[in-house]
Amino acid sequence: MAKEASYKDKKVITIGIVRELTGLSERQIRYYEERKLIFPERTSGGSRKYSFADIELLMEIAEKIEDGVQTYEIRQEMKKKNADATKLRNKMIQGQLNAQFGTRKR
Amino acid sequence: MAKEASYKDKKVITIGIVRELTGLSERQIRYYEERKLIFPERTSGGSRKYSFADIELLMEIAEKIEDGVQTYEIRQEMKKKNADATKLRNKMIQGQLNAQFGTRKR
DNA sequence: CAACGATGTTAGAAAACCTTACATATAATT
DNA sequence: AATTATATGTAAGGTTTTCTAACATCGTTG
Repeated sequence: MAKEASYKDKKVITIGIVRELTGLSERQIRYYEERKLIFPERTSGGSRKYSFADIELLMEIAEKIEDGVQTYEIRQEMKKKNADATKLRNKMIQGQLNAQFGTRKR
Repeated sequence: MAKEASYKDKKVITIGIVRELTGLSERQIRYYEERKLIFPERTSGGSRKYSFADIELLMEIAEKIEDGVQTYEIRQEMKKKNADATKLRNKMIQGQLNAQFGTRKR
């Protein structure tokens, strides 16, 4: 069930590096977390750890912000996208089950 | 010529995370650098930055060390492997050129 | 104008990292 | 056997990086 965390998804990058890679300020990066757009992990000492995927997401966020989109709206878009992906995934799983065991009506 | 640095090769991971991921001590990680087995980059402030490839290499190194191989020998193996790869690469480039422009004797 | 959104800046503290040096226990060399 | 080299731990002191919290600014929206 749990997917192998690939390089892209492993949270191993500190905020300073993220700053360099994205060109965003640390203030901005932390603020987008506060607005629930990104979810870094933490070291035992409390330092934030990001993945490459987070970095890509941050760059998308930055673009939207530049286009005048507010963090709240971005959050809504993300929620929707997640919900859609979940729905699709469930539908596919259901399809798998039906293929294996046949459809049962009602 | 320069290859696009993929996630695997980008030097973005600090030594503390490398310690966690490899199980090696920072002392060991720095020592293997001193013995020219790994080559982290540095932040402007001087902190080491490693790639996922470095981490995999470190784990291979750790295995060999456990098997009693010395860093010096590991270094020699690496040199040889690099030399071989370079030779092969050059041979392939030569092949490409011959295919395009024909072989010229002497 | 008041409230909110987004970002900068500052301050002080804690965590992470750096180098250098000394200690130790094996292992290799002479 | 004595010496040298390898591999690692640990300590000290210093610098860099990160953290949170607070206050400031400036633009937008109600």
